[in-house]
Amino acid sequence: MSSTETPDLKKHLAQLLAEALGVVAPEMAAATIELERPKQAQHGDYACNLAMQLAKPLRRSPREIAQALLESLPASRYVARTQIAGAGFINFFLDPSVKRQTVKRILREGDDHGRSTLGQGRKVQVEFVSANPTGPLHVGHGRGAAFGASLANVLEAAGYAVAREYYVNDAGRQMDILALSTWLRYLELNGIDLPFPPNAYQGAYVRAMAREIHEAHGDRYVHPALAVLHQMPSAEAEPEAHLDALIANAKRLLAQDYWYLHDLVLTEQLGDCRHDLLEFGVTFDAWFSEKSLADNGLIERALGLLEQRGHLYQQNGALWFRSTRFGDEKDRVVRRENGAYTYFAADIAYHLNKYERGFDRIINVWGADHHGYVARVKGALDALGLDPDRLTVSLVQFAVLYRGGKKLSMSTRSGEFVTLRELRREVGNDAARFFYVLRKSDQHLDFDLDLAKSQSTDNPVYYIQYAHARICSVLEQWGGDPARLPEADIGALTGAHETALLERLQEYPEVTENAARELSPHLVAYYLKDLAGDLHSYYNAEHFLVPEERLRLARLALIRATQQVLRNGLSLLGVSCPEKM
RNA sequence: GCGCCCUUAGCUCAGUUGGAUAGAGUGUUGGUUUCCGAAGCCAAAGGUCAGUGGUUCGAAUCCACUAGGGCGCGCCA
Repeated sequence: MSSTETPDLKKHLAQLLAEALGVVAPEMAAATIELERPKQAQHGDYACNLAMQLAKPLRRSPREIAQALLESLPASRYVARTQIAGAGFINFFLDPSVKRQTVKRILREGDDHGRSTLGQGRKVQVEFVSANPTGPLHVGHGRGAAFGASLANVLEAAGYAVAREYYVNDAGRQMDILALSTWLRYLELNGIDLPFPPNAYQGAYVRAMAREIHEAHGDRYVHPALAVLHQMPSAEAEPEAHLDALIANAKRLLAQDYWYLHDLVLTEQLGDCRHDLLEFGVTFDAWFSEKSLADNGLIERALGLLEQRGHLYQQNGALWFRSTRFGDEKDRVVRRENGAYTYFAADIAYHLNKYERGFDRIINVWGADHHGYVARVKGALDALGLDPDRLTVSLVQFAVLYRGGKKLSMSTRSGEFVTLRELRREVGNDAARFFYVLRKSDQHLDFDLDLAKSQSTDNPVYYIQYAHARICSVLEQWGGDPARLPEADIGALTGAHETALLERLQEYPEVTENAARELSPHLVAYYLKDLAGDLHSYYNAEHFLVPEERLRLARLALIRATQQVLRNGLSLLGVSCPEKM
């Protein structure tokens, strides 16, 4: 092992303990040895609770066992000293040189620092956003986008082969409603006097699409009001039936032209959505069409498999999946009385397809309102003979916007929603990306617009970016060649702030691994806040550009390493790191 | 009514596999700049981890119940 190379210290210490255990209590060799980082510095760099775990089976006191273990512990050049503390903890204090090696390691690994082999190249698919292309993305979708994108980055850094996918709901009633809404606005532009249903899409973007069609095609798609309203259920008494009748009339009157309009509004909205996400730094490897499932016979095939296995039955003219057999609350319809497949049927086919594409792991990022749906999808996988545990559904709670301390209310249909684009324009992409992942995904998010756009100490994004910019500024004033820094003699870094910063830097690979393991990118965000705090404290306590060259280079190497970790972490979250602010 | 999620400092929230004296930001109060970016730093104050019981060497963390909040429960998507 070369002098600049430090082993995985957790594994190293666990190995030492395992050897000691073999001497002290060979019969307990199977015990799992856990090492943790104590919260307090006085408890050392790593602590082990092995002695307390063994107390009961060995019928000896924990401290006595700890003493025996330490007496049999092999010597290691990485361990400065050990102690027994509290109820029987074994605390390890590392040799200071170990911590200093992290600087060299970070500088050597550069942008790759923090990557791990946890995933071992396994294929994982992350499906996220998947919003209906029936209008602009709103701030709720934004959270799914920011979370999913950061999660995918974190998994990739942890050594998974990640595929990012967007499921496009391009079939079904919502698309029909959008096509109808656009057509009705188009008819208005042509002077046809019709009431616009309150449960159709109200947004200005619908009028905009109607205007485009009007300009391009004049009155080509005009039909008289009487024909459009032919045999209409009351809009007041039966609003949904009214809408469905309008759709049926549109399809009948427009014939092939209906599908032209349908595809036009779909393409328009999907393109808008894709562009919006691209500007937000969120990209996908695949856009999977729901419609393609039906077109390629995948739904029939999936249902055929369920049928073969005896999990389907007919009742009241509909086809049912016996999901209660697989832990669901009730059986679910997969093909309606009118012969149409349900959304659920498409989703069974979609998930079968995901499994057949060979992903070792599948992660769905869904809005929390879909949580009732998890059991039936897993049930369907089970019924198909697939392992439901390969699928993880990550539920993302809603985001509520606050401006001036006041909650903003939103509703998609009425058109009173704040779009993701508006949010990005107001607070900027960086603040939006960061604020979205600053909460655990299963927590409600209060998104404070005033805070997100404030360029002040209150704003954690600026706090972190400021730390990065400060480092850039110092390095620029130094004016030396950064390539020299990995060779710096960092033995001079012995101050309290330096030790704290070194320990923080050492944590980073564990943070990214944890974030991947727990599917929790917010851990990275919190880590970066802490790291930036350590840097600011150090900055205010010490001067970096000191006359003595050895100390100066050591300190510059340390902040250069800090800069690198800030950059790597922010990059996982899709946040930029400006050199000047 | 049933199911899932949540409840931690005045406010917004972290808290890893159960681990030692429960942390951060904000707000409040006080201090800090002849010196690399004060968008910063230092300090003080602030807690029945919703409640009760259990599991054990040890519980904010696991289990049960209670209270409060959110979401879901359609031949919608």
